[in-house]
Amino acid sequence: MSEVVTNADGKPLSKRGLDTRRRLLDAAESVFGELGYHDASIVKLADAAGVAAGTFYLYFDSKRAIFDELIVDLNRRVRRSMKEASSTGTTRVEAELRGFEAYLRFTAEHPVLYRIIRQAEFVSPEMLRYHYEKLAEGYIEGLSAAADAGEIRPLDAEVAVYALMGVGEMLGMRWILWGDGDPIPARVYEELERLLRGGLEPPEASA
Amino acid sequence: MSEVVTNADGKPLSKRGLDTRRRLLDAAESVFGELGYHDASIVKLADAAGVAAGTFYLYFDSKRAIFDELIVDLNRRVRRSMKEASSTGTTRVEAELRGFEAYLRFTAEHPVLYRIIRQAEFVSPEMLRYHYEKLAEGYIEGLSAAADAGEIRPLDAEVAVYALMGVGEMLGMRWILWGDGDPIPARVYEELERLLRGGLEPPEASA
Amino acid sequence: MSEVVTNADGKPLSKRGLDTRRRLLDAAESVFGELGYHDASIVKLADAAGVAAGTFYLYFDSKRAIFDELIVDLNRRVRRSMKEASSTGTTRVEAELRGFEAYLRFTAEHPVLYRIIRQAEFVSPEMLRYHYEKLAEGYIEGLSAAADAGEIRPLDAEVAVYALMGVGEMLGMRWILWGDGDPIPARVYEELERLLRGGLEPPEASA
Amino acid sequence: MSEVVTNADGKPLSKRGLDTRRRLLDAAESVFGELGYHDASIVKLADAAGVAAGTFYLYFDSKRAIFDELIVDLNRRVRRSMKEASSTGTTRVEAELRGFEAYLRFTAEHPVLYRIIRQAEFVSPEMLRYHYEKLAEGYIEGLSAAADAGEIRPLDAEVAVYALMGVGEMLGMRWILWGDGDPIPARVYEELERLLRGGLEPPEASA
DNA sequence: GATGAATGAGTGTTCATTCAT
DNA sequence: GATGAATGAACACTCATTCAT
Repeated sequence: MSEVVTNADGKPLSKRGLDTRRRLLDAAESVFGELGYHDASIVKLADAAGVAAGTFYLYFDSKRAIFDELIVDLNRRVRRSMKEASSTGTTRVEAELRGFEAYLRFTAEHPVLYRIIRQAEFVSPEMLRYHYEKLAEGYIEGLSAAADAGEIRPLDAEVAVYALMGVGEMLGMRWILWGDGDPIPARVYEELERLLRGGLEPPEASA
Repeated sequence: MSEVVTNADGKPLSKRGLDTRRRLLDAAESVFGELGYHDASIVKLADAAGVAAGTFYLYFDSKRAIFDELIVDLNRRVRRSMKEASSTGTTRVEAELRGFEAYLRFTAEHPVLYRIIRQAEFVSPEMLRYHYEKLAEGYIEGLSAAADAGEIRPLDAEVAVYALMGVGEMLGMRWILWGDGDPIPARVYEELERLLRGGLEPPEASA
Repeated sequence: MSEVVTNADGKPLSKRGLDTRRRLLDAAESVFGELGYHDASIVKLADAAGVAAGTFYLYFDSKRAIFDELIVDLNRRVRRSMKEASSTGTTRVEAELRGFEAYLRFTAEHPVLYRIIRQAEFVSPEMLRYHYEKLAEGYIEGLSAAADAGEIRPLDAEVAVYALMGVGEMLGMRWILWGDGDPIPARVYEELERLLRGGLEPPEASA
Repeated sequence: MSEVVTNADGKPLSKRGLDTRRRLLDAAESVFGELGYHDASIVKLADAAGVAAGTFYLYFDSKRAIFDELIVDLNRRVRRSMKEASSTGTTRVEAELRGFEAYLRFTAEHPVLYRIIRQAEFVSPEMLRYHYEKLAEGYIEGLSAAADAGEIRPLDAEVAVYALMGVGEMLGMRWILWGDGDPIPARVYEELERLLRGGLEPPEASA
């Protein structure tokens, strides 16, 4: 189950090395998040991780490599968050809503995810795609299952999922990134719930 | 009505100058769109416009300045497209749907809008905000009016609008940018319509 | 007696042209004086003279050319000032002292002379030399005559003159350029007079 | 006593770094001296020091910074020379004359000092002032002490010192910079001594 | 493993000069 | 005579990456 983490040469890492690598990734999260990919220099990354510039290259092949790795890392973490939240839902629809909330919460706590993923467009387009496809995967399964069970209306799950992710992104940008640290106002969640329920509920819900 | 277009010193432009300026903006659209802000050098921009590097600075103060200008320009054009499309709708809801389609069409034809706007996050955050707020403005008015007229359910128009814009963005990314030039499949429009109608239709629609 | 002033092609100038040329030289005095040679662009010179950049080249061959011309111009003017002041002295020694004062006064009113001449070291070394040699000429004559007449002690006039010019330069720098616009304090003139009288008076002055 | 020498980030230097830094300063002396500030590019400086362009910025923040540093360096060295020479004088007046000669000798060997300091007017005016004020300091003390001891006449030491520095500058320019490498002719020293002795000697010298 | 000095290609920007109008 | 748009070479400075210690 557990992946073996290697250094830039493909050799497995010692405990100390693992720690340094983790520190570099954490530094990358904060430095990329604050400055963006282009203004984040290797020296700044290394400084933030408390190592010398040369050390960086013992763990990552290039600036681009740590960027990609960071996306994988954040992607894994956001999906884990969503899965955990999802599992507390009592119905499939509840589960989806919980997952959606978890996504918003995660990005509220890790705005870097928003900020960084946008840059991937030119820095690392495959990773941009990786991120959204990976996110979509779980979602699509969930929505399809819910539809099959008649808990929501029949739908084209892929389209619906990308639409939902778009909603999450934009609300996150508007009320988290532009929100000066304020929590998301209740009216946002309320309107969001109306939109989703209306958009997804099964036709005979009224019956 | 007509704004006076000026050079980098604020002086009004001659016809020749106007032309050069327009060529630079067009070049910026294609070069920024293809390479992104950071890999687009002034020389590449100037080359694409068929002028020398120095000429660039007769029309724009900086690389950043033409980026901002390009966003204003694209933003103006997408809104004009949407307004024109909107005006062909017979009901308010139709008008909104037409506007939405126009947005997708515009970005299909000017993928640079997607690609560039994402970079604004770090290059020019005010312009990122400017773009979405300006887009949202018209939308919010339209949705509010439709709600007041009872054509759609009562809603928090701002939240709904950002949600809709998010949907547009993400579908655009998924089926236009990642679509290798294929047109958006019909199923996308169909699912989209179901989502929107379900999410927005008035409560007595069933009555 | 009167020189014919020509444009950059060597053709004599019309009245209008003469005026433009003069305005450019005056602009050069103030712009070079304020910004120095390197930060003074042709456009700034032309702007200050109220003409277009291209017009500059109708009157001067190059930036360097107007710099040289400006030195000739200032040099002529400072020497005229000194000569006029000199002629009011009743003895040869008085005449020299008056000339010296006129020099300080001129540079107080035209600090550009100081500021510009220093730049000539690399911009136009011949003109640096021209300026000081031309200044020295008159001085040397005066001092030699005074020495021959026994009004001052016998001396190597050239050495003495360069020493005197150095004194003038440095006092000018210290009390005019660094003086925030205050007039030169009396103690400076007093000490200066003691130095000069002591340094130059004839040995048997006491006899 | 010993200052810690730091790189551009303020960190102390290793031995290797110290050496590189020194080589850059030496290169600056010769390149600035030969070409002047404006024609001396960073690449030329770095080439002359035998390092790559980027290396320059490990040691100095900017072109301006190394210019300032060079002035501090030369200023320190010329003052050290003068102090050593001064200490060989048997009387205070002798000491001053020796110091003066040392100054001329130093600039004969380091014409860059003359040439560079002139550029400071626009490149780094504070450093221009720093240089002359620092030079003046020691001089003023020496002259004041000599006057107090009755070895020279009472005087306004500051005025006298700036006058003397001016003499040194101008004679240096005339007979060193314009002298094609010839040593300063004896007549210059002779006349100089007459001027100084006459200008400074105490009133009762005749008694 | 870790360091940090060194590299050198790359980029935004300026500006003296030219020339078509 | 005058204009000012266009040119393109030049330059200060940055930074991902390498490698000797």
